[in-house]
Parts: sequence; structure tokens; C-alpha cells
Amino acid sequence: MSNKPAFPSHPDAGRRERKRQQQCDHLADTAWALFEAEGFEAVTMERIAEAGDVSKVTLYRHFPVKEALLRHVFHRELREAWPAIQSELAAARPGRARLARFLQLQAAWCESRRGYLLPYVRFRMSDMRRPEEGRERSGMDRIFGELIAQGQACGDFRQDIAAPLLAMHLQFVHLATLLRWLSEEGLSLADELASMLNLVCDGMAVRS
Amino acid sequence: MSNKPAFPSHPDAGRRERKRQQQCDHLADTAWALFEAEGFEAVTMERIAEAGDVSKVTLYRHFPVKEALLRHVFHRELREAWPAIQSELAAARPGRARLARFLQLQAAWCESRRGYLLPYVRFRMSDMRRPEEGRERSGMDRIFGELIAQGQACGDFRQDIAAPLLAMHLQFVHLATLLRWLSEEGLSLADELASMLNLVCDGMAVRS
DNA sequence: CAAAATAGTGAACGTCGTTCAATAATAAAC
DNA sequence: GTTTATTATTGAACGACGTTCACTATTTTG
Repeated sequence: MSNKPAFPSHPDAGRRERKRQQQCDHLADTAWALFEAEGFEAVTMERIAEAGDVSKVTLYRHFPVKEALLRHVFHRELREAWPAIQSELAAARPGRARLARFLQLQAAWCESRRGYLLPYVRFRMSDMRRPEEGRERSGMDRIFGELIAQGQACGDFRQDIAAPLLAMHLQFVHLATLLRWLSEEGLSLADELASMLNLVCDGMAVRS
Repeated sequence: MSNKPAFPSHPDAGRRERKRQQQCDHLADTAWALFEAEGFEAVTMERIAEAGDVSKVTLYRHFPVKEALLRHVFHRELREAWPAIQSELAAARPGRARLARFLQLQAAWCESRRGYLLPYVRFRMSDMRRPEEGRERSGMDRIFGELIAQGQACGDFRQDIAAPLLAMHLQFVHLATLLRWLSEEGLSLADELASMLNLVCDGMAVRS
């Protein structure tokens, strides 16, 4: 693992940036409370702005769409849980085993947030096509990329394809699995993710 | 291949259904002309309704979102091109080789429609989570499913996972590849799709 | 301190997608 | 053939979305 933190809390560059972060946190908290109280779909941007005592324009400046508020909350959750996750991962062998362990943790989190997952996944998919612009990377792709790079280093994964490409590949299949789990009742997400990893690693062809 | 056609033109169940299809075709043609003239983004649903001499409500009844008009046009294109595609495919060995050939044909078509592909792919991704409801299947998943089933039958592909699941898997990776090709300049789609198929078949792990 | 950059405001606007009551055309039933 | 039930279509209006604009307040920079 690299020595710089995977999730820098805040660059801390002046009061302006600090206030900005406070605003974002405040608005995300307000929105989250409304979501929990009335459901994600039922809450409008205008109500969030009103409840946060802020103009609609201001809200839109920070969060261009409602789903971005979800991303803010989830990203913060991930940042706070990251140390615990990391020590969990350290217990597993690098490469395929560690990736499998991470997907287990993922599954647990997803079940706890199931109600919000459908709009969130759809948002992340629409947002997925902008690798070059300064879009806020989700954390997920960074983690996948890092875990895959570890797997390449220890000989688990092929090295003729760059880690970021493999990570993108994995991320799409991951989203596909989430969607399937969300639309079909009675599926164990942990099982589905394990079988997904199996398929991604070993491939669709019969082993020669 | 089955003896019933993969793309039934129209079930022909009464005058009502026939008129419905005429309306849909008419509206899709009108919309397509506007798209070509002014660009997809610039055309609004109200303008399409107006140009098609139909109320906005009627337009929305047939096509709930603008992208659905694209789907109608593309689906019709595919239906008309299907016989030619099928004889092309018959020339390749079933299984992996035939799938590769199909992706080559796909690549050629995608390049001819590149300008519309980004909104279309995003739409198809959002739409992808409804396998059970009576949503109009894209043709793509049917084709992928059939080609994969052939591959399973001839021993190219593993049989411990059902063909429709493998098809969904393949389709998501396919969309990921399209997105990458759309956002990065100077990529050969045919090459990217070939390498994608390679990865999906052989897997991410090093071959034992 | 002055100038430039950034955050915020309220009002208004165009588009989206939906709702409603009402009418016409088609299909099914008697 | 007449009645009955679906289904397609319409215009008008509505709430929500997301943007624009001109203006004020705050922070940063030189």
C-alpha cells in the first residue's frame, strides 16, 4: 500500500475551502435526514434547500443532482470506515483472496443501504464515462485498482492489461451484479459477488 | 439456431396493433429527421410531437423518454440487417469465433452511429435493471444469449453458469468498452472489443 | 487597502414528465 | 347490430427540475 492516505480528509487550504466543506456536510446531513424520514424519491431539491436554509441555486452549486448528495454521504462513510476495512484486508493474502474479502465487506454495507442503492448505482453508471475530467473519483475504482495491482504484483493476476483497465472491467461487472441483486428477490449478495469474482478471474471459457 | 425468427416483424394482432406500430414508426422517423438536422440534444420532446402532428401526451405514451425513440430506430435497423448478419455469422465456427465475428460487425455499426451512442448507451444502462417486467428486450441480449448458448453447446464456454447470466455479464462489459471508446480519442473499437472478449473468456487470473 | 475571485440570494424562465376530464375509435359481448 | 369495455388521443394545467441573471457579501491576493 502507498504511504499517502487513500482518502485525504480535507486539503485544508484556507477558510473558504473549510466553509465549503461545512456547507456540503451540512446540506448532505439535511438531505439524509429528509431521505430517511420521507424516502429518497419523495424529497425534492427545493425542500432540501429550504430545510438547509439555503437558496436553491446554492444547493445546486454544490450538488448538481440529488444523487450527488447520496455520493457525498456514502463517500464520507467509506472514508470513516476505511481504517477498519484496511486492517480487515491486511489479514487476507494479497491478490484474489483479499479482493474476495473486500467484496464480502462491500456486500454487508450494501445490504445496510439497500433502499438507496438503485438510484445510486444508476447515478454512478451515468457518471462513469468521465475518466479524464476532474470528476471526483468514487473511492471504489481507486480501491479496486489498488487491490488488482497488488494481485498483479503477487502473481495472481495477468499483467498484460493495465490495472486501471482491469479495475474498470471489474467495476462494471460489480455494478451489474448489484443491479441483479436489487431486482431479483431472495439472492444473497455475498454469494453473487463471490460467484462474480470467480467468473471475472477464471473467465467464461472452459479451462484448457 | 431456432426455427422461429429472432426478430418477429409484427405479431399482426388486429388493426389496433397495426396502427400502433405505424404511429411508432412515424414518430421515430420524424424524431430521427430532427436529430439528424439539429442534433440529438437540441431537439425537445415537444418539438418532436409538434413535427409529428401529435399531442405531447400521445408521444409520451409511446416513448416515455427521448432515448426510447433512438432505441426504436436502432432496433428496426438491426431487425432489417439481421438476415445479412446471420449469414455472416454462419461462416464462422460456433462459439468464441462466432462471438468475435459478431463483435466485429457490431464495431462497424457503432462507428456509423457514433454521435448517438453516448446517450443511447447511458439509456440502455439505466434501463438494464428490469429483466422481469415486460420491457422490450434489446435484441442485443437475445443475440449474446444465443451465441453464448451455442458456445456452451460446442464446448467453448463453461456450463456451470446459465447462458442468460453470462450474456448479462458480457453485455455490461460490452457497454463498458463502448463508453471507454467514446470518451477516449484514437481507439479502434474493433481492437478494444476483441481484447475485451479475450479478457472475458480467459479471465483476469493468470492461466494455471 | 484595492482588486479579483468566490459564495450566496431571489426571481423568473424553459423544459420535463405527469395528471385530469373528456372525446373518438376499435374490440369484444350479447 | 347494438351495446359494452378497452384503448388512443387531446388540451390544459401542474409540480419539479435545472438554469440564467443581476446583485450583494465575503474571502483571497498583490
